[in-house]
Amino acid sequence: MPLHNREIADTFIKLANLLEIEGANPFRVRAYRNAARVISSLAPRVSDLVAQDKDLSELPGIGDDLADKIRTLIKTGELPLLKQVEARTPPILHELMKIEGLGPKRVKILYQKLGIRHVKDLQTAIKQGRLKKLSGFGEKTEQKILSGIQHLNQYTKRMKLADAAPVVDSLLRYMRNIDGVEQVECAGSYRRKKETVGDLDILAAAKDSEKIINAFIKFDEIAAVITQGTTRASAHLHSGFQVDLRVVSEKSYGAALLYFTGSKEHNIAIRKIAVQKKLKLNEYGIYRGERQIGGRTEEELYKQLGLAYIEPELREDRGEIIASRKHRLPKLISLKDIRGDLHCHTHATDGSASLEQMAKAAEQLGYEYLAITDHSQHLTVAHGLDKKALIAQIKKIDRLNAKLQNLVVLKSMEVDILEDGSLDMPRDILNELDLTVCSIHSKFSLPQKKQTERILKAMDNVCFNILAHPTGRLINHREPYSIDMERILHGAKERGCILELNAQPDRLDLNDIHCKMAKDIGAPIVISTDAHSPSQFSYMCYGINQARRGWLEKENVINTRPLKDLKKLLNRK
DNA sequence: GCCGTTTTCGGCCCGACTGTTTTCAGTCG
Repeated sequence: MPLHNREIADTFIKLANLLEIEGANPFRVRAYRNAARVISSLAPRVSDLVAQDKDLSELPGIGDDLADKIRTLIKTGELPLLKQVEARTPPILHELMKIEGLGPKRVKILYQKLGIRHVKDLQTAIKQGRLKKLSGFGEKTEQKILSGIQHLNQYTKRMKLADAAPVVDSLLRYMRNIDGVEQVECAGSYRRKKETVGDLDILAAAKDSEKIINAFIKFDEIAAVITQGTTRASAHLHSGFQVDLRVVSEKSYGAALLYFTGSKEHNIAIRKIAVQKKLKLNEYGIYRGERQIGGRTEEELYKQLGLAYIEPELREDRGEIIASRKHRLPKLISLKDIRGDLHCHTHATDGSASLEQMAKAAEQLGYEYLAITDHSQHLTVAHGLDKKALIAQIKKIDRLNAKLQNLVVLKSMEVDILEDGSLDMPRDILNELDLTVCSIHSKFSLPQKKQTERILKAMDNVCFNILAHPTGRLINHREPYSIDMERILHGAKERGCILELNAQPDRLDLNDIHCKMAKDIGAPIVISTDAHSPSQFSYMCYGINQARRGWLEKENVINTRPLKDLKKLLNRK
């Protein structure tokens, strides 16, 4: 079984943690962390690159040494250096570093002085009062570690973006009502519209920062205040989120917004540019010597660095800085570009509303077209339609279309792709449809080659138009099934098939990296909500977020086209 | 360990908060 990029990255993170505990050169430690980040956000699998004999040292942050280590790890499943380190330092210690308040230095002291290896040892030591006897450890530190242990699982999981949205809304409403707040917004991965967010970074501009901090900690959603200073504070909310608030003056607001929006990698990269230009960039502004030459807005900061403005969704250090310098940034798609939805369900299968209700809701959104895509018979849990039921629905749609003024309802179906790659509905009836949306709902654990070929064979059927939720993953719930995405994308392009970006907040499938890959290969995308009720049409914005993170422009997405053009794209015969 | 429009050696982003200190180390983002 070839190693996943995630597993390679985890190995390097573990190595970095253990080396840090041993007190290794911090820049060497950073190099391993960087490598882990590069590998985990890489679209192709590193094991495939190795199999193809590609030069890994061309990857940013990977030199000859790391390239060699990666090859060894993939070929043997082991890393000799990690083995050596583990012989000196118990590997379990790297688990202790996950506790809030514990870093490499303290973990090392706990291990050397008290022999602590596990969370349990730590709890016992605290109970016996052995911890606060150590030099450098006191009452407060002990309490912080105890609460860190309690929160170990509670606050470590990243939350879905859609779950954060209402929390952020109420937080921002509260902040805007505080007297003296001039500007406020949520920065961090929330502003970058990442599919999941860790904590919420709130940034405010005000003259008297302390007054704002004091008002903030009275917010009634706050469960516990973690830290409180004169310009920043952080707290746990009852909803499970951690909030970090930072208050700056207006002349620093843009610089602080840039800094707190991140990503960390993007920040490091642009600060390097500042250094090259003999400037200093921090969260207060950009400086030539002692003199501040910008910082009020993000736009002026990018300009000072010789860069075009970079949208938050692109700030991941995945090529946006070079594109910005060359004025080749994409003109990202936006919600208003969307003309229709090509995936939704009615109560004929597992939806909760009628055909008419769904059509009416789509019409109210100003859509030109809506495809009704109820499930096929193989998906019995959703009461999939058989041939007879589909014919009845087709007739019903014809009657409805005769009455509709501004919307065209397209006849379609979400057809199961069976294990052998055939479609769960005979050709003669599929020919009656305007389009088909095809998807996998069974046999998730086939080996990668088989799963890939299953999909490619299904695409050989000229009735196949759209591959829905291409990897089947459910965020925080189910891993994607194993497919060769590059092969699928090339296969789709060659055959005139389209890949869906499913906008359900727990799917967002394709992910951002795959969207960019599709764009680079030239495979078309459709953004669909898979709505099971009229209100779920509003999920389109989450699909748009993901598309923007994947560098997609209006031209890359087929449901930005007028119906006439769309129909041409859907006709493979 | 990586990297180069000053450099193949000598740098590597930068600052706030906390606790336990007598001036700063550790942690975090």
